[in-house]
Amino acid sequence: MLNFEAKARQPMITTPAVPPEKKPSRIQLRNRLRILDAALNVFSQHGFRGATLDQIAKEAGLSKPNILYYFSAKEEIHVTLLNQLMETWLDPLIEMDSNGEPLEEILNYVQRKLDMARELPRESRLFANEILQGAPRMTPHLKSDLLPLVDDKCAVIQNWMDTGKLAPTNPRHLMYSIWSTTQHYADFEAQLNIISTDDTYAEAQMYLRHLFTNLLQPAGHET
Amino acid sequence: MLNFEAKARQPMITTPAVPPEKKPSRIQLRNRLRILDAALNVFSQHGFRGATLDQIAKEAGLSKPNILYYFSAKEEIHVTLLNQLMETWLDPLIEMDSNGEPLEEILNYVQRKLDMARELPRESRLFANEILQGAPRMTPHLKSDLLPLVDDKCAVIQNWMDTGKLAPTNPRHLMYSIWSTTQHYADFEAQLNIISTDDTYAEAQMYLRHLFTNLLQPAGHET
DNA sequence: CACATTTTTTACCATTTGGTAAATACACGA
DNA sequence: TCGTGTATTTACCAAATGGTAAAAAATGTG
Repeated sequence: MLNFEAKARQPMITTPAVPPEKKPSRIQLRNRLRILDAALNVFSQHGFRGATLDQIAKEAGLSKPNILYYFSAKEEIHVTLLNQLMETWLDPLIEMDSNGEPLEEILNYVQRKLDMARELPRESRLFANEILQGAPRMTPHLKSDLLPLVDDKCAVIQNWMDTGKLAPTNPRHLMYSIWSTTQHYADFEAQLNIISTDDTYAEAQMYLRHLFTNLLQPAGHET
Repeated sequence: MLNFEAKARQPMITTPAVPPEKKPSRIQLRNRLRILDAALNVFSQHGFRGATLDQIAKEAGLSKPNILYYFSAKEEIHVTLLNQLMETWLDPLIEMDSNGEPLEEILNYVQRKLDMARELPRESRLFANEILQGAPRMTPHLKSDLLPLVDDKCAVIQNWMDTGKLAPTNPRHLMYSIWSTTQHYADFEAQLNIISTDDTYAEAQMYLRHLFTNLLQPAGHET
């Protein structure tokens, strides 16, 4: 028997009495990675309900029962992916430094979000799918992790505006527009492939920089 | 036997010899509407593969075989919805008038897109789901309808910029950012419900107006 | 009302789907 | 090389799923 994911997330802090989980073998590590990678492909394209274990199994090059040897259920694979996602998804915003130069901090945040869309489009679509479906498995995460982070960073931005370091606007909606414009390049890739011609990401980078600079540059600071 | 949808789309122009389709009865009209409405709920939340006929049937208050009396297959319901969607989806962009006042035309376009997100969130999510899944059933539509329209309107915008009526920027990415920022309020509603507080759409309207005005207002035209 | 047409229900069916049990094959340290 | 735990396969299963056939009910029309 296997299936260490659920227990691996138990709080080790207060209970050293928990039987020491054997560390996973090379095979376990490799196969779990394969499965998660295959599942990311399938879930990000079809959402949870539209994805099938057979599809994931085929993509991972394993049999279906073999997959269920590593993960107790389809849902556990999905949850594992969402957990992993949350760990990286908020990073770009966390890195925003309240002591940095305001406009630069925002523009760098945009840049990091755009980089994530380009480098992790499947993760972006996994997230989009989950939210589209009403965030049934992510609402707790969003409440506990995203909400306080957004509140915090919006306060920082508000402060920058109040002290004249940024042109005043709605910090929350500024954030929404950063999310939407950057994630759009990953989530709507199929559409962009049809209507776009050139190096989309290079152009996007310049355009978004321009867009948010014009919005946020305080009066009299035009370069 | 029923199922007039497929044939109703045949070109009537050149063949008046086609047997005159009986006009649908009140019951047919009502039940087809019920089914499409129920299907819109389900497809927009779960995507094509994640949706089930049983779910649609239940939501429509009809039995599954009864649904298949009006639509020959699950896919036909989906296709019908996508066809209907395309008819309204491009309207806001079509209405953009090359003879109008440039900035106003763009801002009105943004407004219409935002209105659509608020009034037709299910349609927005249906579209998002289809694109997320690689646009398997919409690619032809996008190529034949969206692509030429976008090319056309981008040329108009480019012209406005070239003649100094708008500040120069990338018209295509301008369009992407209009799409993403407005649709975001419908597609990511589940997320916004968690982190948003006030009247989101009223704030969004002001914010987006501000955002795109700052971007596009030609130099020396600040009011 | 009688009859033909339209609509709905009942009873199915084959396939797919998530998941299990148990037997088998494999890896690897003593 | 042996034995023990690990990994994989084979053979299933019950439920769900998309879909069909045909009977029954409802509707409209002369």
